[in-house]
Amino acid sequence: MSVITRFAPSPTGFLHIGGARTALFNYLFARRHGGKYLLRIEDTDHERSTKEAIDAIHEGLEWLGLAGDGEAVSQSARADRHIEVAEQLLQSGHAYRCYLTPEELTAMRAEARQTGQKITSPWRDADPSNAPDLPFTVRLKMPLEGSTTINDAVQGDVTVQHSTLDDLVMLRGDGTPTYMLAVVVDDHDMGVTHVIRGDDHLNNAFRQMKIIEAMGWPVPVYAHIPLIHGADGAKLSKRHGALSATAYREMGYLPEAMCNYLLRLGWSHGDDEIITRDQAIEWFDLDGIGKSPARFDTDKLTAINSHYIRSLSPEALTDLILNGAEVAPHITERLHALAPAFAERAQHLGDLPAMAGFATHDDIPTVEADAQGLLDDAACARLTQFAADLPDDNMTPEAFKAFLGEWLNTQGLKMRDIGPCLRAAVTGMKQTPDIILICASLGAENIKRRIAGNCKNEQ
RNA sequence: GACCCGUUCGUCUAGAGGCCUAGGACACUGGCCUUUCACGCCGGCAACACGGGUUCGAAUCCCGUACGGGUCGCCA
Repeated sequence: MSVITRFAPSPTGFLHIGGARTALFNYLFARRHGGKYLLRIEDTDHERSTKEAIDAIHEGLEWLGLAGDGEAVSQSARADRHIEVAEQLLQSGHAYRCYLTPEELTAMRAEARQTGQKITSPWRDADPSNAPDLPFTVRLKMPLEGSTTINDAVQGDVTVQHSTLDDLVMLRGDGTPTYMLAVVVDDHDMGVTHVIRGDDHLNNAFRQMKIIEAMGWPVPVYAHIPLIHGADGAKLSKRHGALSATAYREMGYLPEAMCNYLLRLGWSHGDDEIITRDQAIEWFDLDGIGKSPARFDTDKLTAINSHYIRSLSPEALTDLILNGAEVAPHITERLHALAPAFAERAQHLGDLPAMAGFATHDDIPTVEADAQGLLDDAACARLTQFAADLPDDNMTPEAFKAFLGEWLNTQGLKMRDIGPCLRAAVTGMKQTPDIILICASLGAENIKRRIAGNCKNEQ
């Protein structure tokens, strides 16, 4: 039997972190077993489902490389099939029409809460011929006695007494199917073998199983994964980490970093931390999923992100620095040489253009406020002398280093006497990668002009 | 309130009765490297929720307590 998993978000908002991780687990599990990973949009709630949300979910999944196999299924388009199943259950006596009004229900619920009992519809065993000419819901008859045990792949054996299960509504008063019915029918029709979803669905699983049993369908393997909490331990809300997946793209996170982080949140493979997509596919299993909820930690995400930024090629880094800007070939070449040094210092993609700005042109950079103090009269005098002594030929970093060492010697100076001010004059910044590497990639003419330009006022 | 689940360093976790004086990663922190920042390297801080069992032996098994979370919709 080949594995089929699915990710089934409801389009009532963007793709959030928890959903992204659920999608990732489903994707990984399917790939691991050479199966299929399907996408289904659970839009049975017409009131709250929006086209914007559907687009946002697709966008988020695509960014993370978690688009489903084939076209996404729209649950609302399958309403007829859901109703058909409900009718069938009605006919086989597994379901009944319930004429309880919302008001009656509210009252019953309040009372049930008091007594600790579940609510029971009087229509469950009523004679259908007494039925009023009123809108009705179709409810499934839950067994009254006994219990059901789910052997959850993550949570283990979980048992619930039937006496606590109420008769779930499958068809609403307006005849439309509910989520509870739709999931079961769609999962069955799509051939889903493994249901990997959030822990908040564990209780639903018992109810859903009764529909499955009533239809005589095979029960899928359930894996209810623990929820992700915010940094304060409370349920993830928009207040803390529950931003959209794409919001993290905007903040400068790489999708690889996001997936790696999400994978390790609740799942582990020994002490491995940095795990590529291919390794994840090879290693992922349900046993590795922890049972307790995990907190979202931005610091760790950022640490992983900086790791992935460092692993980017000089070409890719250069593109990120340039951000679409057109530059002369010699600038591109310069950036290729400097890119790894910048990457080593970046935590977010946005850091790249900010710190490499001075290298993207041949103009004289403006000296930033915190670097101005480095260019006092004495420093400028030294720099001017240095510029005068610097040969016009361009040098490799090694050659530049050798020249600088010699020059320092003849001047009776130390590296610390020239390094910081040279950096300030040439880059306009106080902190940059190795100034020798930068000077070599800039070239003599550039260095001289920048020194002259930035030391002129102080002289 | 009822039902279900969970509980190892601040955080993510390793750990499936002796390999644990509990390991790794992030964060924090001392140092080295060094022209700055960063990387890297060496070191430090820091946890088995609590109480009972079972056992020669428990972080690992059982029971209870506490705390945390989830669910109880004609939402998904």
